[in-house]
Amino acid sequence: MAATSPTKQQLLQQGMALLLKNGYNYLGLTEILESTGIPKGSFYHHFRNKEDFGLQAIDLYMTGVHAALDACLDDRTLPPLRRVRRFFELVQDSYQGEGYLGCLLGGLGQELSGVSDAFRQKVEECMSAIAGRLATCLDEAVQAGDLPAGTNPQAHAELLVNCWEGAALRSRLRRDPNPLGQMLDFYFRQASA
Amino acid sequence: MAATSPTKQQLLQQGMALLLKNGYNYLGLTEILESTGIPKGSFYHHFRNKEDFGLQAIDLYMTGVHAALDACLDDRTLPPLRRVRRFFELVQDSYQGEGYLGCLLGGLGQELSGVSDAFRQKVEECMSAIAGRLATCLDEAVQAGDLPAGTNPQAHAELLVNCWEGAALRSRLRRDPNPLGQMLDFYFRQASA
DNA sequence: GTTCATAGACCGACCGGTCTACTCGCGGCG
DNA sequence: CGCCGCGAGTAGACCGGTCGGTCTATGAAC
Repeated sequence: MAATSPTKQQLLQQGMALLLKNGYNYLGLTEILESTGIPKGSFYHHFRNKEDFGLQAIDLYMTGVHAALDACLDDRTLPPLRRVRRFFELVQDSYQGEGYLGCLLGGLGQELSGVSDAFRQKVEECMSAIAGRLATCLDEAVQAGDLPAGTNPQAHAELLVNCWEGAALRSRLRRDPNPLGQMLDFYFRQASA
Repeated sequence: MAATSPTKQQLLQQGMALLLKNGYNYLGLTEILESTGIPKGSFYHHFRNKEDFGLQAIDLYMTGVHAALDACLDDRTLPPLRRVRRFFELVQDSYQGEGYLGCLLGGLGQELSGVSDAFRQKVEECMSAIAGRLATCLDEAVQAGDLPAGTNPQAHAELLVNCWEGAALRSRLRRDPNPLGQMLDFYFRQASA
């Protein structure tokens, strides 16, 4: 996993961005190659095929997500519920930087889950992992009394992730962040009541 | 609009199902043609090109959605808030019949909104139309006192649609209806409180 | 010299789209 | 009534271009 060659890293970095904008099937290898100036031989030296490449691009995407989770959920200066919200707000900021193209997991999940079990399972695992980490923080929020006593943290975490993906899609369609903010407002107003 | 030829209708019907499963770019004309037994000449007689076909498949999808909206939102035997929920439950049933492949709007919206403005606008308009119809029903719910007095019906309707799309994606990934049901449970429990 | 990586020509398959030929049903008309 | 003309629709061969993927040759590092 560690110490990847710079060529491979560059392919994945660029590929991640192109996959987000163009989707998987629309994106051709030639576009990746031309935009990086890397020849085809190098590509197939580092990746078994296009699918392998796509799956590894998701891995790279997830390292960023986990970094954001680390930054927020471990921040002891904030109450647990605020940490969760802060994570989503951080992600929202990153969406802005990309022109509101939404979430790579949602994009590839929608496009490919009917056609490729590998991608379907991968995306599901990633979303499940995110929800899992949020759930432990929501559990702390229940302990702290910031969420009602009977709350199921795991279920709420899944709910948050799922609704977030929907809001991200709408924000992609409108090229506008409002759906994201309104979804967060609704959940955190209701949850704390 | 009325009295479409049966050939065209068959192409759209089959195309709608194939688009839901395979996505737009993965789906080739040949697959549509072979699965219907209709030759290419007929296809290009009825449609300008593949994009035109896809957009008209969305139109067909929307006639079904509007029919479900008609059936639920005009049902005076139910209180307005229950009508809205019933609509989503009806849609959920139809997802089950297709093997939980989710919503065509969400699928095509995610896949194509970075690449085709025509599809992006089309999907956005469709979602907006659905939310609009739900909003008037939610407004009745406010009037009836089933939603808090200060509630913004339009905002809630958009929220519902967006979160629904997210839950539909997750249900597609998991091939399982739970995300849909849990999302509805959360909204309607919170909203009525 | 061996290994990892770069380099890009090359391949068959398939893509969306065009083109021509043919069939069929119907209205007009002597 | 028979015949014709014509447009709508059917049929599929064919096209250039691009796709993902392979192959061989070369370059750089140790």
